[in-house]
Amino acid sequence: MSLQNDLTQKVIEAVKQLYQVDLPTVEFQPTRKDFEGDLTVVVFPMLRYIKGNPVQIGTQIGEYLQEHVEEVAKCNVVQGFLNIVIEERYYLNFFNSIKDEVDFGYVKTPSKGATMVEYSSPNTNKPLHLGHIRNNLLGYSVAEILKASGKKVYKAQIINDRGIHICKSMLAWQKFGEGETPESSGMKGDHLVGKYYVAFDKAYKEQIAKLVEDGTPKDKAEKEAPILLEAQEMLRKWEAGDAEVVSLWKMMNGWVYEGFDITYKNLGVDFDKLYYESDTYLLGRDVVKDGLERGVFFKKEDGSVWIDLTEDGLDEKIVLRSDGTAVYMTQDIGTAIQRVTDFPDINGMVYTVGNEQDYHFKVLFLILKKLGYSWAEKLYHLSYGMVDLPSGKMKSREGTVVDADDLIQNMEETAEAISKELGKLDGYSEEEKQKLYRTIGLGALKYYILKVDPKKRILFNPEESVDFQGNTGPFIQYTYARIQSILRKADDVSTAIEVTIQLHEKEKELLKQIQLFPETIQLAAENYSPALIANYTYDLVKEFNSFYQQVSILGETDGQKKNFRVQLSRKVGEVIQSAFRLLGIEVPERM
RNA sequence: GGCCUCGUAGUUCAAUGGAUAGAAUAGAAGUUUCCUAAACUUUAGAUGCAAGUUCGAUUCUUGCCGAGGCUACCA
Repeated sequence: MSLQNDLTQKVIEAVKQLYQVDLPTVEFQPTRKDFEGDLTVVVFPMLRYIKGNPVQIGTQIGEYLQEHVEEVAKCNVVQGFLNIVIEERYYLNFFNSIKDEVDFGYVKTPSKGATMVEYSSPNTNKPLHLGHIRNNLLGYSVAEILKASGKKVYKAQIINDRGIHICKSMLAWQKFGEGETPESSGMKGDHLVGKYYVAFDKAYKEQIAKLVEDGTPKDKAEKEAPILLEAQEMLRKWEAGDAEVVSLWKMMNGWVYEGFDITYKNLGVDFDKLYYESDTYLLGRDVVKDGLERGVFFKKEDGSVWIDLTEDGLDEKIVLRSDGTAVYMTQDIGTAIQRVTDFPDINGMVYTVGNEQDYHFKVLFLILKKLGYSWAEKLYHLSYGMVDLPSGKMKSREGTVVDADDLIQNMEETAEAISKELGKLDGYSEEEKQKLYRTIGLGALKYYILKVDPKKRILFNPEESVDFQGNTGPFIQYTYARIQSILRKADDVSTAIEVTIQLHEKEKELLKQIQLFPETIQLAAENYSPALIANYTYDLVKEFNSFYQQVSILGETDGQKKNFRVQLSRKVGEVIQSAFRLLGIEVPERM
């Protein structure tokens, strides 16, 4: 269907005719800008099948293509590269076929089965920070990309709402809080709870210091500090269902959820399904027992249950403690199975979790495979690098974190300052302006994070603000706003474009770039990589700005050409919007 | 120690084994009586080191150097 597929067939045909050889594949790449041509066939790989001079072979294939393929205008050969010039008519026909398509590039008929994308997965003892922002943006964006590539997607979040960490906040609040609430303090709920998490740590450290001073060894002091023992006691009470502890737990978690909701709303992310660890932490034990009977696991003398993964190059891994209680792995096994029970059409899952857990997920996926679940083949750990500060790792307990809410607000303020300086917003109401600052500020932040390959770690320097110029979100948003400005002034009539008009070099480049959008979405989906979408959009926009600078759109006197340029601009705008939607970034009408 | 990631211009990022390694930013120099100058144009600057495989290596293999992570009957 696509030209490239068509040409592949023709090249194979040509080689068969010319050399009586069957070629398995043909390698194409876009022609480099320094050479004449649109598509390039790499001749070198063919030398394995055809003996001879690459230049000569390329020339002969080129001649064959010119004769037998309508769209091929001419060819030239440089070294082992056969550059093909495509007829302009082809590009204009292509444009006519897609120019009025809504959501061009998205696959609209979902394939069978669904993918669950898990992301965010916060602990409920502290507010979200920059690391969570990366997680949220990646997870949300990958979910949107998968949808656009034709998959049904469930977005899920597992909330780590139980455990020693939340007991620490609860205990500190009980001891030092004096009944403080989000209402009484005016603090966002998650920040308030986080404050007591820090307070716990402070008290804990003081107690350790005191114990050490009195002659207790440090490691012993760390285990025996009274406040830690109290927190552990509180966890035991929680597990036993102690009414008082449970109601405190509910109240404080409630505060945190209210806070999270605001942050999620500001970030523009959402979920189809929430899982709470307090509901799922007991899952998995039955599966382990069953697996034990089937010989997938084995029992050690002390009664603990393990799996031997040494044949797969990994270690032995515990899946059930000697007292029969679950470990993290047990829970994750159970939760995975629970999800498929909840959504039977799931045939794949994506876990958005930092790369520090690479090993854990490798083991988890392997165990699920060994247990024989068909969907275990299609599990993917969307592993991303940490966000580090110049001073090192962020640590909530020590307060060296870039808080998510602060950062978002900061970005908005920067956007506001720049906008005011440029002063282009006459006629906008204060409300419209505020909305715009948010769009731009978040656009800068989201693009900054998503354009980077997920697996690389990001070094974030809070001293140097995120850029608003160059390869940035606002740069792309600006281009979109400019296009909208043109469209407001033009009478865009969506008539068919004459395929005989002469294309400007920049127009042809733009058409080529637009044509790449559908395959870019597929590629991004296959690689779980929003960065590919970001880079694609940047290339498109850069090309458009160059076009905008060199070619007059509204000033064009030839009506046919003007009509084409207006419609081309509109389409570029639509692709920008579609691409940015996949990144969770909004586009403004003006800026 | 073992295992896993990552090392590309001063800085932040690109490059299905392909042509002269692309951008942005910071630096230098230009473009506004004309559709939004958050733009455009020009300029200088980089593959950690050493072997190997290949017609061809930033990409694959091995070793070394450097950064980070995992290696809990914690989650």
